[in-house]
Amino acid sequence: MFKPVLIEPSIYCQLDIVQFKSSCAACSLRELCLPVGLNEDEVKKLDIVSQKRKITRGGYLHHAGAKFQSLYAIRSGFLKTCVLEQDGRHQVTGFHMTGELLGLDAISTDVHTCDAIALEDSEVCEIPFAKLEEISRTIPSLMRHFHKIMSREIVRDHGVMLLLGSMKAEERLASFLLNLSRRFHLRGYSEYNFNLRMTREEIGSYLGLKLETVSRAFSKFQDEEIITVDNKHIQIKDIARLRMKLSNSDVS
Amino acid sequence: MFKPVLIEPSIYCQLDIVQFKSSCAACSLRELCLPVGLNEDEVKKLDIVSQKRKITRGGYLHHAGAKFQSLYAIRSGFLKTCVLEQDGRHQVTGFHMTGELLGLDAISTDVHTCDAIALEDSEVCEIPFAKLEEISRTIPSLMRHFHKIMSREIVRDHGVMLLLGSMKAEERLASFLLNLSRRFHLRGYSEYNFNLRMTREEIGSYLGLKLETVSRAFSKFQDEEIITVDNKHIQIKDIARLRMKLSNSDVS
DNA sequence: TGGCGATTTTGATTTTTGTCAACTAATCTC
DNA sequence: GAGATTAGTTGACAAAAATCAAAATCGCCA
Repeated sequence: MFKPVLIEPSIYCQLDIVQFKSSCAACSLRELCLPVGLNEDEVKKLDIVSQKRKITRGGYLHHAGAKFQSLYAIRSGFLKTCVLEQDGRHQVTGFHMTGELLGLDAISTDVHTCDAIALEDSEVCEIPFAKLEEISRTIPSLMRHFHKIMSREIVRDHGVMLLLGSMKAEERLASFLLNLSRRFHLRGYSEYNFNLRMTREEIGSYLGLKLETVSRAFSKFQDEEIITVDNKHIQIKDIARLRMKLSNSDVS
Repeated sequence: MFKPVLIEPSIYCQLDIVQFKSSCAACSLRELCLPVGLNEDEVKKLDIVSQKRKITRGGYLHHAGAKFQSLYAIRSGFLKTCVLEQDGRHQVTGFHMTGELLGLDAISTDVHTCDAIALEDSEVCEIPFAKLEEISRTIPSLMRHFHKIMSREIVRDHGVMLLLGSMKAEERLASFLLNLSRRFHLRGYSEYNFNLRMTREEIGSYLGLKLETVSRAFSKFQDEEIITVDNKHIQIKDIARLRMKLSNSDVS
């Protein structure tokens, strides 16, 4: 049912998970939040402070403005994060899946700066941040690992800024689909067939486009026989040409 | 000449500098990179590992792709960071001034992911990252402080994503000018009169606009008597209306 | 299972921004 | 300091995306 799969740490999006265990009985950091290179004792230290939490579809993992206590490692499911401005402006800042770490933005001011909402029933490990900092003092590799995760989020955000600042609608959608494809593949799912968990509006919000523009771009790709779209189900028929959508446009 | 000024730590962009010292003889972390709440001994530990470095206008602090060794705390001057894609796409990801910390993106892969280029003659403190991690293990407040700085960069990036994803050209420029104004003010300079260090093209790159669009937006603001533009010199004549440019537009 | 609200698609039109071009102003170099 | 180069402004036009509108489809829940 759930196939174990080896994951390249270097390109894995958040926590460097080396291997998913097939036994899913208990929520332990060993299974899901296991940073590379910790020994049994070290894992136990982390394990003991973390707590499992379930969020049903549509539910909030945390609200913007809420007091920050914990980071959340996604054990299963799919979530979005949204920033909100006082003027009603809002935007999806990310879609997050198994193995990724949420809440990093809140460290800055001890207040969450975004909503985190489950797009399907999800499960997370709640990691009290104060404890994590404390433990990481005694485990240099854990501290190093945590710094890399934060840095990776910064790099990811710069990539999104590049997308929003310099790509056309079709390029943005191509980039989005390729990113999802890669991330599903890393988790042992098909890179060519997957179901979107979010609406066209949410995709649009993330990509800085209106939902109609997203819909039209999907239709265009389908007409060009690059993908098949059946509502939320996507099949990538020609990943090479999807990649070309990105590189093709000559940018000054 | 150089007026000391009290800075609110909570809104200060990068390092929580409490006070600029008026003596600028030596580059020490005590003066410029002093995190809040460290005692003399603690500051010394950091001080000893940092090194001063000057970059002349147009020079590189680091190149994308270069091996990561150190973070850089800006002591004086003004720099930009640019991400580059293999397809030639590139974008300014930030403008950085005194007290801010550069290089956080490179922790992730031990390679710099962006160019950092001086827009005026600048001086930085080079802080070897391995040393910083080592020292921060023994000084919890330093570690905590460093985590807040990284987190703040993530929050800043989310703000830019919101700007790029949901604002019109004039709103973007208004947001940009208000941001610069606030940051100059925090450093003891006028919030209403300042010189831009970057070209229209660089502003456009950062805001996801073409230089002509930036130029037109400047002219529009000037016509509306919100600002005065004299090439690189900006005077904000009506900051309230500049703020309205942001909040005015009703967003769904 | 049937109906209703939410989501998606598609078309027509408008708005916004980009592109190209010409000109002016500033800055750099020798 | 003169000429060359770079930067900035403005206009006319084209392209991209947003907006408005209508119809089709999906999925939730009673």
